[in-house]
Amino acid sequence: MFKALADEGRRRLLDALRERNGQTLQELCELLPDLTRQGVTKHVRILEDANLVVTVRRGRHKLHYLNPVPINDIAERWLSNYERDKLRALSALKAALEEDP
Amino acid sequence: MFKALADEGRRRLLDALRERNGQTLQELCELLPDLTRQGVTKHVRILEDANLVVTVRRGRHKLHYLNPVPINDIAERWLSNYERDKLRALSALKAALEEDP
DNA sequence: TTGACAGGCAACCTTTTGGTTGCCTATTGT
DNA sequence: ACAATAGGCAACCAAAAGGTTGCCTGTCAA
Repeated sequence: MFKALADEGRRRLLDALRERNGQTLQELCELLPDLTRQGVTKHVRILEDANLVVTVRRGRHKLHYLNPVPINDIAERWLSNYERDKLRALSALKAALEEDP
Repeated sequence: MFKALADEGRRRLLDALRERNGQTLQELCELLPDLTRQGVTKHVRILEDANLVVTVRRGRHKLHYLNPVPINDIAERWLSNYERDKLRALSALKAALEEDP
């Protein structure tokens, strides 16, 4: 899941879906103009595998929807741990940097 | 920065530093017993480049400190965007999944 | 009904990543 | 003083990521 987010292009796709949900593959391709359609497909596939986007085939179109659940889980479960210890870590860091060499 | 977080080993290192700040490279090596020292060094290097850990050479030891600032920035600036639109995205997703095929 | 459009699948290539081995430097304890 | 400890640096190698091209299938519209 972090791996899925670790690419600027994929983050762009997510941002676009956040702005307008349910876009087709063609539309997503316009966001990444340097890539071929198949290249975009691969990125989309990674986002699907990470369960960050959910797709629906509607006729000859494939619609892409943002799934906000896992990204929110990460934010709550993982990042909040760091938030919790932020002050302690900061003071230790400060002390180490200021300590007499 | 997401790239730096996109590896289980590196997350383990961060977790360990969150638990006890200021560990040496040797100590970090014990956390990743399958890797050689140089392997661990490379991971540490990536965390340093992402500004997630700060190191101090003290004598012949290299002490590693967690820098909680950037990870917190990410949480606030990036993830909160998704949190903000969570309900809207969820309802669109739900509607798309339930729509008549 | 047939041509154009939206997309899927597989093979292939190149670059990056993740790891190793080998050797070098600096600090410390005895 | 010197051996052991802590770490750095560079070359090298295998595996994975990121792309591409080529071709195939299904759907819609004229």
